Amino acid sequence: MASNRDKSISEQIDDIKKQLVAKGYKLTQQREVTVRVLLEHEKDHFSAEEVFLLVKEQFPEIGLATVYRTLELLSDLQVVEKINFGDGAARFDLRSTDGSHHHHHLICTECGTVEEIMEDGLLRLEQQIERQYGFAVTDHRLDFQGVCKECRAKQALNEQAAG
Amino acid sequence: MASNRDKSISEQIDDIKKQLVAKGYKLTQQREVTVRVLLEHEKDHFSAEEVFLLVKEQFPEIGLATVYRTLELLSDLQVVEKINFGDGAARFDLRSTDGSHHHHHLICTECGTVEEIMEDGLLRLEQQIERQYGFAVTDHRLDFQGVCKECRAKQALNEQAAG
DNA sequence: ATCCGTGCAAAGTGTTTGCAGCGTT
DNA sequence: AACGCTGCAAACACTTTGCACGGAT
Repeated sequence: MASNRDKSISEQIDDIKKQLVAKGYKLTQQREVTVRVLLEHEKDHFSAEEVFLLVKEQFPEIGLATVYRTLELLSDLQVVEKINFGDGAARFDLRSTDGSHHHHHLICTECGTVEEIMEDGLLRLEQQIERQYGFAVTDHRLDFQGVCKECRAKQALNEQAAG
Repeated sequence: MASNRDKSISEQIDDIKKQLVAKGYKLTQQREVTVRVLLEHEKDHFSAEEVFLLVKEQFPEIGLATVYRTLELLSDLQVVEKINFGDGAARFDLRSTDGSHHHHHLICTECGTVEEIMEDGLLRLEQQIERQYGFAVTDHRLDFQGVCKECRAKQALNEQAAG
């Protein structure tokens, strides 16, 4: 069960290039830098604007539209996942090529941080859904809202001070 | 374990009115019609625009902004849940008052239909997250993407015809 | 008389698109 | 020469906001 995390960034870019070329697309400078930024920030969930700003540091002439187009292209190719946390802007997440990505999110309603947690066994539930509803599950998304450790600590302190 | 589904629409409106009044808000005509539309279409996931059009049938003078404001208000009061399926517009879903809402979604990537399925035991997982990450879960959201029964049937037919 | 809530239109935000120019084949 | 890709700006779609008016307390 080899994961992407084992590969170097340039190896991963190579992989993605192959996917692009296989479908008749080119890995232009702009696209490469965009992919690189995503690879270098695997743990974040950047908006298009955020990706744009980082790409601009390495490639100042790039336009926002190109970043949008690249992200959409990568989305279509299932290289990145487009997620919407409901904060007004779509966010983009690298997907591992082996399809085992499926991380879940802990979204803190106090400070807004989004933490990723690893996959667990939702497989049984997916199989049940397939049996029960005839629905062939290809992907899922599980987000938890709540209050993170740090904010809980702050809250506890405040209550102490107030009480 | 009494659910909202047992109550008549006017009873439910009454409940919501109480919640509004308790927080210093009024249940105006506009708000009532909006709530009524949501109650009458419990199973759908309407966008603000869709709600607006339906409300307009019963209350033609209403403005789109009022519907937005009402939906936001109801969201704040946790009467409705604002969901984003990533299709560009937020969608709104009644929440049951007993807090047992938590339905999940089956989103078909072929035809786009969204089906709701009932709650199941994610409680154990939530408890594990609390232990493991110190994250106090207050809510969650679980969406499955895949192909629904109907589209699978169509696909099967097409393959038969082609093969 | 006050104040919340409303309708309308304007502004705002994130995203997409039309188009002319560029680079690579 | 053809064609995909890009940058720019304009267009777009959804949502929020400013403001003056209206209705209820």
